[in-house]
Amino acid sequence: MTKKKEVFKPRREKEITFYSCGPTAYEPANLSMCRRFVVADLIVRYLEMKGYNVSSYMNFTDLDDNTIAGAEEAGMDLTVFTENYIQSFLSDKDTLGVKRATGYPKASEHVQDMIDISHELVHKGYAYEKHGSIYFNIAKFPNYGKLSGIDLSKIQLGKTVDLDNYEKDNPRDFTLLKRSTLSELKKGIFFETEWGNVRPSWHIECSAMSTGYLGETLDIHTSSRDLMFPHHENEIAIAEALTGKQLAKYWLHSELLLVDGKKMSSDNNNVVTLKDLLAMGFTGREVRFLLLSVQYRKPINFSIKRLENVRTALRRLDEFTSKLLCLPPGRPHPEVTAYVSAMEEQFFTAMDDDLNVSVAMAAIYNFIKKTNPILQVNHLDRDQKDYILEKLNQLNQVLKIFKLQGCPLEPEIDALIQLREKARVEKDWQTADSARNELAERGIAVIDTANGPIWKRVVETEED
RNA sequence: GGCGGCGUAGCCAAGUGGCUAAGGCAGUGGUCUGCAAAACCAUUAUUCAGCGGUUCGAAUCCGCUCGCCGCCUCCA
Repeated sequence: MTKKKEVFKPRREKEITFYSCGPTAYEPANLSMCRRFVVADLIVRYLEMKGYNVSSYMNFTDLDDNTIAGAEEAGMDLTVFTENYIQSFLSDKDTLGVKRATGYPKASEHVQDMIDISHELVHKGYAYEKHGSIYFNIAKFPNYGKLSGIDLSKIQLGKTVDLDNYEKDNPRDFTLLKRSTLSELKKGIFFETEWGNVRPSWHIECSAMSTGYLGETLDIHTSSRDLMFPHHENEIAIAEALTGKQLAKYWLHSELLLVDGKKMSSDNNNVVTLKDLLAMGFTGREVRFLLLSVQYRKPINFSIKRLENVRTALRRLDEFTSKLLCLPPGRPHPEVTAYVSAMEEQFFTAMDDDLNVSVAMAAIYNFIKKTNPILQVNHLDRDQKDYILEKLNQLNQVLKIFKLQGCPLEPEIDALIQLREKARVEKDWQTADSARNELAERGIAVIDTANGPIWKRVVETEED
């Protein structure tokens, strides 16, 4: 609320309530949306690592203008139409390594709450009915605009809305419940109330679900910057008019994902979805790392070239962990423990400072830079390797980008590697190369090092 | 018009008053190697969009200018 960094203090000792505005179920999640998924995931994972118990919710908006229009166009039943997208959001989250939230409420399942809220607001004088729709009266809520810092007297009215479609008393007011149209009535998209048949509008949905699941005041509310005004202002107005209490202690807004400097959105006709990238051969892990590697309050300019850079960066990390996992242990190194501590300290200091992932990653790269030469001359014993792996695994609980799943060789692959090594010793290059080719066909790259061969999968699988 | 954000190397990106301007990618040179791939090592900004000011000292604070972006109440 202060627009500054603050020291985070939860309301209760170890329990945190966390809410994110989720997507609307009328189109597949584009990368902008994916960034919100990943940022929310990063925050939750980091808080959990810090020992907090996080109740996290992300809503799915499955009842609004877009979903109704989308279902109409597709000639589908609304719930069937939205359920497809909801399932695809969940599968995208899995692909991106996003931990499942405590719950994913759907707007359509909380309409009664929204109607109750509207009742209460009308009763308290914060809202009024006009021609069968219910509007929030902004004049009654003097705190309006605190989050975004807007000055209501100076905004341009009707910039993005055709005000002729509404019968508001004041154009600054916003809609809570909307009178159902004839075609909605025909399809059964309406809810009976004392004001007639209505359906909820966007802003009230988040208020109803966030407070409905997490109580009157939540610790953290996240979403992206472009939703600050009007959506979050309205969400606050509704909730705070209702309860008289602060809706959320901390607001974290992630910046936009851009393409050539422009917001990725259907309006700009530059949408790239996760599935598009998967179809091009990129992995969820690569996309996750791209979305993660910039601090959440900075914009990310997306490009394929950038994804390719991420791929090579990840390859270096993989190379390091493969060596750690696959190479036989050697002599102990006196200082490697200190390197690990330095990495940990820098990592946590950076993450504590508003999730500064760039600096946190630098901690890891610095560690790799120091440890690589040691590994090169086989100067780490078994315990030290296990210790490093254990620490990397800990950091990976937050980042979810390392591959630390051991070096388990399938017997036939192991046999091929052995065969190739034997042939190499005997300088039988033909046999050695054919073994290498065969491994390549199975998606395994062999990397010769001074201490023997290591292997890794070239074609990435989505295992954890 | 109002509010907010951004501009640091070829690209990405930290740093927001004072140690040599982190780190990554790409590049270049070298090491290793049967070949290959990868890896490893070294190296890469007298300068932070421009101009002016404050200061012993500015990428960092202030003012102006330029360029780009987001939001403005039914796109999420």
